[in-house]
Amino acid sequence: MSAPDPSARRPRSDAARNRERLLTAARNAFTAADDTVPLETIARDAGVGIGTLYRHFPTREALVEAVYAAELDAVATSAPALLAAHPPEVALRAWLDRYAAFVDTKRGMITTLRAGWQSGRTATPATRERVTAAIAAILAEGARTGALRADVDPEDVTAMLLGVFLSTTVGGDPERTGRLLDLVVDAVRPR
Amino acid sequence: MSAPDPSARRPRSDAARNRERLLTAARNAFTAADDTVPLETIARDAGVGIGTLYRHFPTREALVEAVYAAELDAVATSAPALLAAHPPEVALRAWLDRYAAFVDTKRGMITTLRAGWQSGRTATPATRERVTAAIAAILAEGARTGALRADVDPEDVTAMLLGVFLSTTVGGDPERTGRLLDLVVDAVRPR
DNA sequence: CGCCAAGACGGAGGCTCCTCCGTTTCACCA
DNA sequence: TGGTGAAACGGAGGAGCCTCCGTCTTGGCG
Repeated sequence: MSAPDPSARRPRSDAARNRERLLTAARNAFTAADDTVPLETIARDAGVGIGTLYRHFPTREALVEAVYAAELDAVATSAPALLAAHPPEVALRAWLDRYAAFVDTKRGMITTLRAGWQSGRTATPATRERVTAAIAAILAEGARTGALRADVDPEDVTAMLLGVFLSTTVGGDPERTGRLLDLVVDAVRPR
Repeated sequence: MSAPDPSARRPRSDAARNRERLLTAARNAFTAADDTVPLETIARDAGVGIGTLYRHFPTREALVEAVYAAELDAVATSAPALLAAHPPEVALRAWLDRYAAFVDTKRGMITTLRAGWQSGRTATPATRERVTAAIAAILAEGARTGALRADVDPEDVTAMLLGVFLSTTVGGDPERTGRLLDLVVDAVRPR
């Protein structure tokens, strides 16, 4: 899964340092203001050139994703615990709520991620794979117990979630988000 | 619905003419190439200044929407005919396919429309309202006959569709689109 | 027919994005 | 320890977006 490639060259120390600086500066910038801060500002705050920023993070989305990777990872890996504590269909809904809550606290992030997907320029990044893996785990358990359909592709669920969050986080209607997540669960329950 | 405001001033002739020119130029540009053509190019082709383009169509999405309004309207208004010919749940699926087919032929457009709908920045409501109205009609008939759930907000379905198209038109996987539309139908059928 | 105000025109300018490439630095090896 | 080339650095520059405002056109009225 995260097996380190032994043949990979260790990154140069200055590269690693600058990468950290950029992440820190970006985190501050995104926290303080919107995520619309000019990238050049972030680069300057980090004490590097704009070219360096772009080499480390080819797109704005890549930077945003890296900034929130740790947090999002925590959400994704919470699935097993939920599965252990609840039946699959309940765990699914709980996990969706948890995911929604995370997304809700990162509105700025969503604005940017949206832009990335629209242009389709960055094909499904690492983050999305983590999310899909979490969903896959829940679906598999649900299929085993018969609580969830066995014929649903986890990627398809991820795609639906994308739409749910993209449609709702802007208007900011929590009720609608809840209803849509209910619909998603309904769609993956056997009939 | 489309009641013309009688107090509205008739637009100046040059304004009307330029608006038409812009639409024509935009249609040509979008047909020939992607919808990423610079707006300045469209303005030049239309023989007007960039300022004029922006006055008529404040955002790129507004322009794209105007270009395809007629076609999309035809899709939206096809719902009653489908309802007359099929039971509601079949009509819904058929209409979704029709909608998907339209979207598929306008990939360039979708890239931009997504941006507009999602960002909610312009709230370009006209098109979306038409779509929602079509869905509402189908849902209402389905609720009457009991073939579809009565407790689903048409807006919610629109939101899900948005996600479906958003996630699939980029990758370009027709199979997935079909599966997702199936899921949407499943979600709105009574259990 | 000539005047005039409402409103349309258009393009320069400020801003950000992202690329490109000459220069500089690091890490490994002899 | 010194040499070397792979890799990183940085910022100038080209391109598109959108705004702003001075100029020009239109069409109604006297």
